[in-house]
Amino acid sequence: MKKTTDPTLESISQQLDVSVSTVSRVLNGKWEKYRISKKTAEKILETAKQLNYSPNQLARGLRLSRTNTIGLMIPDIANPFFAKIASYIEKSARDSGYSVIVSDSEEKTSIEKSSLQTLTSRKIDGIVLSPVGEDSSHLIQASDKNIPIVLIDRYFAGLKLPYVGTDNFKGSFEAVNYLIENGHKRIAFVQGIQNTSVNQDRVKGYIEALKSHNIAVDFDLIVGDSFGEENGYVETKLLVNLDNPPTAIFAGSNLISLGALRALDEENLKVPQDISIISFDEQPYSGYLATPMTTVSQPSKEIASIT
Amino acid sequence: MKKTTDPTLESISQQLDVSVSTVSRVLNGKWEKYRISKKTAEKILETAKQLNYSPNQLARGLRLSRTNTIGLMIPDIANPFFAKIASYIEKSARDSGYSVIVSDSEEKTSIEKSSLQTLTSRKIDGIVLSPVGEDSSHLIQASDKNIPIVLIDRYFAGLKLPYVGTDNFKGSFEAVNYLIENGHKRIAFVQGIQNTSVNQDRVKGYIEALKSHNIAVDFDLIVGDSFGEENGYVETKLLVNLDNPPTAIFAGSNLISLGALRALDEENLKVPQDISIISFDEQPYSGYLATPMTTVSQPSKEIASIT
DNA sequence: TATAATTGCACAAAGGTTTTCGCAAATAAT
DNA sequence: ATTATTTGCGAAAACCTTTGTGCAATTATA
Repeated sequence: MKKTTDPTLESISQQLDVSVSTVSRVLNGKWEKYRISKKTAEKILETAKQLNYSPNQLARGLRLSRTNTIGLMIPDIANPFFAKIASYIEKSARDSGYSVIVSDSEEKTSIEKSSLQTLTSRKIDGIVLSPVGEDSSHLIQASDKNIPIVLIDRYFAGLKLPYVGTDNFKGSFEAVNYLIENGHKRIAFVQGIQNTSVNQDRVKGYIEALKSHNIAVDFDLIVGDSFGEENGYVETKLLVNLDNPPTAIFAGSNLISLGALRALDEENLKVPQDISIISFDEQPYSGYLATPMTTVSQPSKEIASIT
Repeated sequence: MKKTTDPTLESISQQLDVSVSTVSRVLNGKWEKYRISKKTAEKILETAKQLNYSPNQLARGLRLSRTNTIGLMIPDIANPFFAKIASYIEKSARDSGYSVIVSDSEEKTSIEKSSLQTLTSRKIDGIVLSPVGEDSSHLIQASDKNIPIVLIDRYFAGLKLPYVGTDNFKGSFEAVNYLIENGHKRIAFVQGIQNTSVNQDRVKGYIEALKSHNIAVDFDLIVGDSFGEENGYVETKLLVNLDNPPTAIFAGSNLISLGALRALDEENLKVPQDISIISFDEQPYSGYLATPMTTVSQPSKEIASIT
């Protein structure tokens, strides 16, 4: 086993008989500012390259109180929508010299809280998160500690934190409008997690669209409580078996729509002959789905480019 | 703006008039070993909780040369297969008190190399990666520095690093076997990136299956060079327009198969009436696809639980 | 009562950086 | 030949932890 201790400023300084400070300054490109001679500078640069030196980021972060690291907290990495967002964020972070610590909150506030703790104790420079619940006390606390937080996809009504996401109200409004203009009057909305801003805005858009066409809102047609596939499946099953079933279904997310499709298939209902369906979120593989489906797409690329 | 400097061992020690070392020992549960009195210990624990103390992980890591952080390098976070893997890895890491720094290598060795640099300079405790190219020198170098590396999904023939993944040879062999037993003789293989172990093993499995049935291998039917959708599309287009087109297509990945489906649809070829298709990788939404498709699924959950 | 053992904690070093301040030597000005 | 400038760099503190060692005060033993 090779006794490979990786090189430090000191090893370089000893090898060249200069001081650690000098090495540091040269390696940080500040040799002009501190009047290090070109000769010394070159010596240092050379042996640094030769030893393959790379600064210990822990020590650096400790001294600088800046780690070039951001935290990314999302409710579900495996969800294509968030995976795509993660991908964009990681890339733009990397391009700016930042690393990304990801944390999946699994839609649980408890995990979100504890992960926030670990992130702050790791002295990250900022956080990008899509919050899960209705409790935002921990976010306020972190924000008070001067940790920049930017909300993504979901936000809190009362909280003045920078937010980036789609206009869910508008998207929803237009989707439902579309259905109405195609003759639908009984439109169900299978919603996601109820206490998320995303969902609330979508519900509002749904209701507003109905109202603007003077269609009475039937609250029995607003169902569901999760962005997952299972929710779409279960609620659709229930909906189509109502005495007075809807003629169209508005799915509150891509996964919900997939569940809905599965249910419709089982019930032998054809889209769009027997029932219509429209979905929020861009459908990752919409082109390949058995059922043609209109979607409200979210510009995840733009959402993610906040650097 | 509140002057909120977050609490350190020293702030606690000053507030209670004890030494920093004592505070540290108590907070690390070593007060018995160092004979700190129960009374002092309780005082310390209490004010620590009250101040919401949480240790600076940079300083801790520096002192301990252990960061409770692992690096995860994958070729494409947005790819459902890797997203799922990332999700599992993050979860099991979190459950064991580890954080995960992710890095998307975009199938480029150059990015893989530089990201490896940043990871090691951040003093991560280990790396999980799915290598992209054929160059493994940087991995050897890192391994020599005593950084544990575990390969996932892809590996290097000559490298003795722990590896976890599916038996691609076997999966491929069985898939092709299945097609042959269903009467196919001209079977095309749309492969992924050629210099990945994954792909090479799958090609071998394909060839071996043909040979075992005494079917001559037509190398014109082994096409493609990427795991992406576009590759599946383009190559399928070319394949079906051959003078002597294949009767079945074996897609080397989930995305490839999607591309193939798109091409077949455009060409007005029905599956399975006009042509058969089978695919590697579990299809994220296979249940919802227009075209029923057999797949060779990979146990990504098991693959990921290596902690 | 004098010595031995135990209890309870404090000092200081180490880990690798960055940066303020300052000092010696070389060169320029008078 | 002094004094003033400039050049080139070094010492040391600070960032916050963890831990080996040591030392005083208390209690036990003889």
